[in-house]
Amino acid sequence: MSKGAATCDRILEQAVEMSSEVGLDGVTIGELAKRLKMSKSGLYAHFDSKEALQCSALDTAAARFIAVVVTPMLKKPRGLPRVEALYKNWLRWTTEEFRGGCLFMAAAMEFDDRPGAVRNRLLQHQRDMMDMIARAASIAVKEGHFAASLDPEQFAYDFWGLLMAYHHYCRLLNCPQARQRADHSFKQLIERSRPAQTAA
Amino acid sequence: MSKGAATCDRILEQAVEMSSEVGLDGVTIGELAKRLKMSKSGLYAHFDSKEALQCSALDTAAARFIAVVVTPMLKKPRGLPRVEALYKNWLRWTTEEFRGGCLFMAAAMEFDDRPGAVRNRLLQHQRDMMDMIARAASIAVKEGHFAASLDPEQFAYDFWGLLMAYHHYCRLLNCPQARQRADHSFKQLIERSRPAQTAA
DNA sequence: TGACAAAACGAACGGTCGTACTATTATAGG
DNA sequence: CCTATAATAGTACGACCGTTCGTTTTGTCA
Repeated sequence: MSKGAATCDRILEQAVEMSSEVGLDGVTIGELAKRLKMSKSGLYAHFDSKEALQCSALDTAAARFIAVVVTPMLKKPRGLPRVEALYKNWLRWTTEEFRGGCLFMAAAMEFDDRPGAVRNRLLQHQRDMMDMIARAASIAVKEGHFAASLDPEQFAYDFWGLLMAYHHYCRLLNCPQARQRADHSFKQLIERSRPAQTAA
Repeated sequence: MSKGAATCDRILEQAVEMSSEVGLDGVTIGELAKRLKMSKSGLYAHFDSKEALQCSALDTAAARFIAVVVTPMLKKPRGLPRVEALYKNWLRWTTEEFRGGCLFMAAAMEFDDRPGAVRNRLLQHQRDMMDMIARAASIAVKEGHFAASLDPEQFAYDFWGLLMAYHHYCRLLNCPQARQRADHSFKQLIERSRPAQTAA
């Protein structure tokens, strides 16, 4: 890898970390350069605009998400084990991977009504994530772990709500029971997704 | 009401609206003044600092939340009807009350790791909200609409997750089925909260 | 090693930020 | 109506914003 590309990666890593703390818009070129001990102009030369930097930061975060959450999950047996791995990995991602919490959730709130390249990129990543949850659920259906009547999209909706609530309870409310609340919700979600004969 | 107080209210109304679109930090004194056709300094004179303005904006939003969501709910019969009213009113609040969606959810993500007066104020409002949900659930228990074994705090957790997911599906994903997804989740939540003999 | 390209730098741009003053205008009570 | 006070405007400040440009340093390869 050329030196330029390596530097670019360093910048993006730091940009992602910083975004999780102060939001994608809160990241300023000046502060980013200061943290990386670079000049503003030297840093800026790697990108066409701040918007482009924000988009690249999203991509970098998505790649890390795949490495931390998705890939390990795919190594588990198809069906329920994967769904459970997805849940556990995602919890870790949500609260432990970055100092400032999940970048995607923050960005979703920040850009949900601000049309443009950043929102488009974010939307694509989020759709991918939702699809991934639904796919995992539908595999569990095929494996007979979940009921055939289960709506995988509805499963994804509930799953996502559970994660957002966990983020909220952990990071803003500082609730010590957040984890057990999430576990309880997840267990209930799994329970009611099971085939009738296997339930309880 | 004195003229000054009236102006202050106008400012805060606009600040809340603007916050929902661009976040509490995205609101700048200059832009706010422009929208209100005031001078920056004339506007600023009503507050001690931007931070104070942000806190007041949160209070203004909270007052409106009570007027739009809480008060109408309290007019319903105790128990399940109140919980259902809470749900319906909150859905409206989440997506229709402001152009930019729910200010509290956005602020929660924005300030969850930024200590200070704004975070503290927000935290207080959020705790109030969670308590209010739990209280509604526990009244439903007392009325026999929900099972005695129900944990009202867990109910609040699930309720809140459902709302956040709704916000996400509506505003970022633009999902046409968002409402029916939310309704489905809520129905399931109510179903599993019921006393055993009344279920199904 | 010398030449060329890539990468990082320093300085500067016009603009806007939050905030602090002073000056002006509008409002209200005697 | 006049005056005291409240409300708004004007101006300026230093800091930082994203961005551009020309220069200098660093890296690469014939």
